[in-house]
Amino acid sequence: MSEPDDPPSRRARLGARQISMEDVARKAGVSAITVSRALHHPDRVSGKTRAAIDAAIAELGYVPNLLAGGLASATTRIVSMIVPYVTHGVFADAIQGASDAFEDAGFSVLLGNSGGSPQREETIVRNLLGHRPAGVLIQGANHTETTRRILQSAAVPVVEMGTLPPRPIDMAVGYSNHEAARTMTRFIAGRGRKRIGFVSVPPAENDRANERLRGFKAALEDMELEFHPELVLHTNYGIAEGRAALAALLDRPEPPDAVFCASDLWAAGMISECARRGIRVPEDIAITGFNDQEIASETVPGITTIRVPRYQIGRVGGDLIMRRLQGLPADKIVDLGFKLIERESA
Amino acid sequence: MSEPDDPPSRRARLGARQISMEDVARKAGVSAITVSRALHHPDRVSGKTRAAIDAAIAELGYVPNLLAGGLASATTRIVSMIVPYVTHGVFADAIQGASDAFEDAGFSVLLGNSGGSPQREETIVRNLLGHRPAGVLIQGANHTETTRRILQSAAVPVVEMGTLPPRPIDMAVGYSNHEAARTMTRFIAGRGRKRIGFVSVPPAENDRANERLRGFKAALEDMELEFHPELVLHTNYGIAEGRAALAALLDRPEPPDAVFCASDLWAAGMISECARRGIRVPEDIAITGFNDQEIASETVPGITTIRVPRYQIGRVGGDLIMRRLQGLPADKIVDLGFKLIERESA
DNA sequence: CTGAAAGCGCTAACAG
DNA sequence: CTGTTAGCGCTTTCAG
Repeated sequence: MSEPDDPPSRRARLGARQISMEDVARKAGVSAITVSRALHHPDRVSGKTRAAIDAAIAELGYVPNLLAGGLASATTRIVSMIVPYVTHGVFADAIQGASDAFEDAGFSVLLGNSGGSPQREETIVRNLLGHRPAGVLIQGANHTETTRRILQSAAVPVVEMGTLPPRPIDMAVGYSNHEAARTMTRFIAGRGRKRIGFVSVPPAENDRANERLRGFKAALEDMELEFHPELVLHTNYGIAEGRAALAALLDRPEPPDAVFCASDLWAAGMISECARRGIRVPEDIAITGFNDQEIASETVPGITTIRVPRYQIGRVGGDLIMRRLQGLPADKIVDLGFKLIERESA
Repeated sequence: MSEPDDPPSRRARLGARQISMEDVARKAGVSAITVSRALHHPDRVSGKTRAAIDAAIAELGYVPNLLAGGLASATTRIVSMIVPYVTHGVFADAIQGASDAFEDAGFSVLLGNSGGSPQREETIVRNLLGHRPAGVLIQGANHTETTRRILQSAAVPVVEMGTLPPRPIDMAVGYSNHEAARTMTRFIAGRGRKRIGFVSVPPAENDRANERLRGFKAALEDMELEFHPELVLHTNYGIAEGRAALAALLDRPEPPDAVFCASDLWAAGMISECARRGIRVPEDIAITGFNDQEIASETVPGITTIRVPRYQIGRVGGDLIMRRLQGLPADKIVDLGFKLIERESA
């Protein structure tokens, strides 16, 4: 039993020191370890002491210090999740999915925003790993070599989301962007279109965009159509950007008769721009999207697009991590597939 | 210097024990505390030792254990953020804003999803506080008394977002939902509409929805219009739900000549349903939204709505916390305002 | 500019 | 079912 007046050094700094397990133990008339057990293995403690401990906890307003617990046990209930942007519907859904997967087990999501840059991603991964997460969920497979290395040596389950990498760091859940783009492009070509444009983000920074572009090209080859580099456009996400992209494509000496947008937002902007210009969709120009976001069914005409399992990617990713933490078998790669949704725009 | 063969107890469990500051120190030929200083106050260490330490860190792939650091220093670089749903554009923007505010300081967001339930929120807050965040961002002001109490006794900066509570836990950033709804309703009434409907989520669980309903009623009084309880509808978020809500309102013995939707999503669904039924907007019925989400400018007609500072709420909220942590003065309540955006739907 | 000692709050490993 | 002892990896305090 420590004297009430032992070295005042530290406690002074925080004013009143935080309420500790020790305080609860004292009040309940037991030792600290019994409190710990009551919290984690209630069945290994007698009903009477458990009641006393619960009362003491409530009375003192005790909140367990998870930093101390994590340090002592070398495990936390934190999972780090790294996405390019929170504001893209696609990633928000995945976050929600992961969040739901962790809910019952009381795990929390520690969020990181890479802004789409592998370099920033590396910094973020390093920082987040410092919190010793029990697992890592990370968007895409386009990482620096260093990121791969530190993720591997972290020795925790890692899930790459939204893609099916040939060489996953650990596990992966997603769909084939290559095949999805290929499927869509073949669909467009099947409608008799010859000059197909393509709009996406700069592929250098985004493996999924890259895959889609490759799938697009593969389909052109399949269908014996020519690839026109001048009909490929890279821009930022957004409806307004879609409008501008369409304007730019129409300014080409030979404009396209179809445009494959690697995101519904651009397609929506293009449809709106066509309405403004009196261009008929799909008669004059076919326009397709990607992701099947809510807006895709709301434009007139509705957007023909690829539906991807946005929520499920996070949900299954989270489940994979939980399974591994429980020592259950977990697939290395889960292909959740995609689906072409035919509406009126193509 | 500890012997290489001291008690194998613990280290065995993790196979190879994680790389510690001690390891770095040994390799660099200094003591652990010097490594700590090199990391946090590089200028208090000679250039030569700093270089040696940096080299050792790189070579070993050392990742500081933030749990240990946090425990020892009683401070972390974590801020907890609790929102109802990640997938609502409004909250996703706020998360992005907060994330951006913390970026330079290297703080991370620890996310919590309340699903809109104050009870779940309490559980989540308790759990997140266990990680000893340096601050807390929480959506709304509709908390249980226990939530308020534990948040207060946590003795960290707390920001309630999206509303201007009369009795904030600590700080708040947002706008007046009451005034925003009142403004919109007066605008509608000013267009000569008499029977105005109102669509929102169940107000019991959502203080902001409650405020909007009160503002709606206040405006009706201002304009000497009657309040028709049968024209008030509560439903879930979503475009499809908006369609259904319109259908329900049109089935009333005396249908409304205008509907104020407390979210753009419903308004979009209603506009789409009107198009389907051949009802003219705004001639036959006026429809207004709330939030000014991207979709509001894309429907035909465009949605007259209230623009709220979604991103800024998170950004300013984050800034408030950072200021407090740096001992700088920070406002208790920041009113970011709102703006009526007039488009064609009313 | 550098170091030694002590301790943050908790849990693993033995006891009993 | 409960307790004792030791230590997780780091930072604070106090010394030099």
